[in-house]
Amino acid sequence: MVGRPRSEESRRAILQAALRLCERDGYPNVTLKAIAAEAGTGRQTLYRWWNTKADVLLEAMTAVVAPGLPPSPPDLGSFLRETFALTDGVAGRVIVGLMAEAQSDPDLGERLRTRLIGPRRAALREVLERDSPSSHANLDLVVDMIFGAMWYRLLNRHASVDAVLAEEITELVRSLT
Amino acid sequence: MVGRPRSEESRRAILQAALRLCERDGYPNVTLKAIAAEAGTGRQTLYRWWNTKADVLLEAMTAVVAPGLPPSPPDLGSFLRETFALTDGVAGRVIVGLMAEAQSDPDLGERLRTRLIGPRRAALREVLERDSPSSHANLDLVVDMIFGAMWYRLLNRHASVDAVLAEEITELVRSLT
DNA sequence: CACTTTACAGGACACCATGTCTCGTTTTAG
DNA sequence: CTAAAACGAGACATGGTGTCCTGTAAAGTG
Repeated sequence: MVGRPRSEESRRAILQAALRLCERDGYPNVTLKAIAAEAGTGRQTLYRWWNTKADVLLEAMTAVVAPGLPPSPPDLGSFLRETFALTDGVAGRVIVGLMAEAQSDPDLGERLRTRLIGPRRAALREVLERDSPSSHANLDLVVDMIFGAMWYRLLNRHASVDAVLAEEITELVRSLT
Repeated sequence: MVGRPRSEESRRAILQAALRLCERDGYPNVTLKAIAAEAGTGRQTLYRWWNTKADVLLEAMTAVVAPGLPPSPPDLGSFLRETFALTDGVAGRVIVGLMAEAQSDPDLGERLRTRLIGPRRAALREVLERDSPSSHANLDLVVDMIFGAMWYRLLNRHASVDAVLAEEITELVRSLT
């Protein structure tokens, strides 16, 4: 291996600049040009390590969201409250933007599923299994309906995703067992 | 009122061309240029009556989806089967594209809610009220979870939206009452 | 029948983000 | 010292957007 090594400083500057711009202008209005300018790097440096702005934000989000998964799952209410709290602020705007962009970029959709959505689904399933082991309900369907309600509200914006929703869902799921 | 009247022929040609291109190239790859070319109209004619391609497709979809609402709601299973069947083919691709684009266009989101999503929500709520009148469950929450699961699957593409899903949801909702 | 008004098809135009390329410079390993 | 790879900076072609202009067509009004 020869040659100049990748600049860790530029990498961090780019990821932070991307998040900062998403917070200020909203995900859809962020451009790769602006990210490079904000981070003080050349545009080629961006294109060398990432392909699209979605790539950059996906990596930035993984760093933000990934540690949010505790090893031993708490009860359903706590899990939902914590997950829903993540959708508040920049993280929510970014992940909604990523999901929207994934509709025109199948590769991004694939990475979104494996890196962000899939792990959360698995975690919720674990919580449900532990919380109601005797239930004969279709767990995958329950997962779809819980996270479905969350995504539906995030995208359609007809209601908020907050602790109230977490509580209502928890009550409804209890009545299933 | 003077002057040449709006050409109904051009209007229909544009809406049909838009749907045809969505079917052939997918919603995200359709451009206003291509719609005008496919319809054989000038681009100014497009911009005179619509602002964006989302506007065109929203009008085209309204014509397709709106008559799908029967006056007297059937049972939950039938309603879900019919609704889910609509998401198959072009209509599904278009409405998913519209929802994705609405994330970067609040005005489009507003029209999407009032013209497509809202009426469907109201219809499902009616079906649920008639189907399980004695239930004390939070009906709006149940609506969110049912259509949430549908949208979640349409957008995240981890499972299909079909008659099987309709059946599973119907069974689960029955166990709530 | 003129005359006015508006829509029409077609095309030219500036604008902006994208993605590729080039330049000269900097930092590593051998 | 030399080769290799990354760096900041910026030029460039491409393609979609939205506006503007041209000449023509279709309606009403006097």
